[in-house]
Amino acid sequence: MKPAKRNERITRTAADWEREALELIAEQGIQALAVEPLARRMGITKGSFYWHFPGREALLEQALQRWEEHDSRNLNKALGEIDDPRERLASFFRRVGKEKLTHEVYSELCSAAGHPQVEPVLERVAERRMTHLSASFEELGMDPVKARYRARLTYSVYLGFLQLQRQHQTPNLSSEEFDAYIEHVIQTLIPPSTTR
Amino acid sequence: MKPAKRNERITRTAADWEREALELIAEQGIQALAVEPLARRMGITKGSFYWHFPGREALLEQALQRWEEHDSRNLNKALGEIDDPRERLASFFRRVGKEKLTHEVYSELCSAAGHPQVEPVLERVAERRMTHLSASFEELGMDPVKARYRARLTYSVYLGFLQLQRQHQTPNLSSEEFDAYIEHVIQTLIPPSTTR
DNA sequence: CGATTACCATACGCCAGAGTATGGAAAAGT
DNA sequence: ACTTTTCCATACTCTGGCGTATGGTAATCG
Repeated sequence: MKPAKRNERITRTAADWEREALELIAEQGIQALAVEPLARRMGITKGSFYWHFPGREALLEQALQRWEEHDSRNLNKALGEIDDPRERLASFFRRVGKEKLTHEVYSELCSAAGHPQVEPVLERVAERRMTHLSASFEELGMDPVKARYRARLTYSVYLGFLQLQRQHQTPNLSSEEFDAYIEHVIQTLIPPSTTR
Repeated sequence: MKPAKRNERITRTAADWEREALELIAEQGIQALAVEPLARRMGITKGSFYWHFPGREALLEQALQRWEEHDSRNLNKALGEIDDPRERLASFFRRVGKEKLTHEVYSELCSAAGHPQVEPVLERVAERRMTHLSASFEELGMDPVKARYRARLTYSVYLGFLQLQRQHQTPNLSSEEFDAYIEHVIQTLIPPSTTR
């Protein structure tokens, strides 16, 4: 009986490092992503790290790529699941509470705009999401230009919400006041059935 | 003729350090605010700095306080100048292009939410501004609760705009497309004369 | 005019994290 | 069984910024 798979190794893979890196980013931001602290946190030494990665930059690069792909899949899934564009837009806001880690990472990445490795990721992600929003608004009968504006506006609201959240100036995510606020946002940004 | 004022000293004051600190923050963010680099930038050594300040923390504290006071005055001035609440709200967005340095500092501070010294400043500033917005919406006939929600929403848009700006995903501030977008934002967020 | 004060330069010690070098142990190949 | 790989620990060096200590110089005071 030869175990084709390697026996239970208590050994870390590059992917492990990337995942832990993302968790650390979610918790403490990107400037806290340092090799030695991360290693300590994993109960290991940096000797391991430099075997898997050439350096800190590479880790960040890989972690960001991993995150972006994950986020991209999430978006497409959400796109396919809901047919009614109005409902799809509404879900855009309601989902903020879900996908905790992904949103936290994104929030921290936003704080690091200007970082050369983060910048392009942020641009692509925002572009994808806004295109998604824009398409939904068009489905609701808006002309393309207006839909594009409204998408940018809507996405700004989302970004601003993340910011207020970081400042602890947002009502508790599972309170009724939060729900009331979300309702207000939806009614303000999403046009009623009569497209006028 | 004894010059009552001290002769032209080429000497720096604490205020000079604070101003330079704010400029550096505006350009490179708060994590770039380090004593030695700042001194180099001022063509001087840190020997001077530690004469005026006990340490880096104190400089940041003073600089933040200076900025907050300046911002507070700005707000009240804008509040007093315009009578029509609708026009006042509209100016809120149009002013983003003006007061360059102040906005850039704020933008960077937002990136540093979570920093113990920055956090309380951000909270106070946001609170002040949102109260301001809320009052304007009430003047337009909204009930207090709705006005408060709309104020938060409006402020989120502002914050999101700053974020998109940092990501270079906003149309050029002095282009016609920018004006068109601002117009869209205003029309979406500011209710028409009939308050319904 | 000598002494004091205000302001700054120079030269230190300290610490944290990046990256390197090397050795060691367990697993896998042969 | 013995050699190679794989993975990690340990022990360096190096860099950059913080804070301190001390001394110097020009202005101002008495």
